[in-house]
Amino acid sequence: MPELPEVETIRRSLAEKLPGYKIEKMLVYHPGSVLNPHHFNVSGARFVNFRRRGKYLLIDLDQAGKPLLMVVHLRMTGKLLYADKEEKPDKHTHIRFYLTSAGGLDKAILDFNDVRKFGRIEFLDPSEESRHKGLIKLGPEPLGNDWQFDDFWQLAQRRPNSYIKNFILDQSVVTGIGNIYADESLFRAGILPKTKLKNISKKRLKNLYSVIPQVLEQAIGFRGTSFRDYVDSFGNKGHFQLELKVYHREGQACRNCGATILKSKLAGRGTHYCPKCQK
DNA sequence: GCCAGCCTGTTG
DNA sequence: CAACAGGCTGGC
Repeated sequence: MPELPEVETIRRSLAEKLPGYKIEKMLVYHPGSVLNPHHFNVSGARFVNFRRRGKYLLIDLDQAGKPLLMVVHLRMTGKLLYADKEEKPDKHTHIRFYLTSAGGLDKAILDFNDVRKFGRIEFLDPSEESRHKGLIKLGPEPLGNDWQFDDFWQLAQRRPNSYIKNFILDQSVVTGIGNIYADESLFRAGILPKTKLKNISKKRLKNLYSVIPQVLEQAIGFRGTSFRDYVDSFGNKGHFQLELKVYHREGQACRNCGATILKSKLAGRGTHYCPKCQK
């Protein structure tokens, strides 16, 4: 479900509310959602800091002076939902954290909810962050200083036969892009998703390089894209679906040229494009 | 590269 | 009923 803009919006919504809150207990309804349930007892851990790396949420905890790291990946339909009073968990609530505020006066709930059960939460010793199997593979943050055209260009030179869409979906090339923002970035760069890298000039790739952070920033401004499941931790939907140029618009008129938006399949993913604006 | 698999729900 | 859905992995 969530790509970089959605995960970032969730991160901000958590960071707004939860620093200082303490986990009183964690209830696990679906053990498969926790990678290492028995390694850590998280009771007494306080939320300190909410970070994001690609589509991962990294939550720094402090347990009586000892740091602990919570790593969350929401995959397709995962959600983290805050509530200030307890409701009965529904059938898709897999983990529930019982929280108390810094002064101990306010109680709150944080639920991990996931219809498809692909999402995962795990706990790490912070020293393991740099060796984490998923995190270690991640390439540059497109909104960070390590997003450099020379690196992007060099990687592209090594994979001349890759399709450009698959290339930007590869989290080791650039982290945080998923199916929506891949299609949207390629539209804005005027490149057909099925173009091979060897057929893209340096100038056009440079254009794509600069368009990617623009699209992501804009989507964060709209608090993400909500089609079916996505909401932030307060249950608020995003609005970037109203701004999409190609994704989920097959059969509709291109907002730029009026041509009919087409949909095909690339690496098993629905792929949307304008046959006139993209070459 | 592609494709199945991991799951459940929704849509055609 | 089959196909598809915002992700990622592992096996050809």
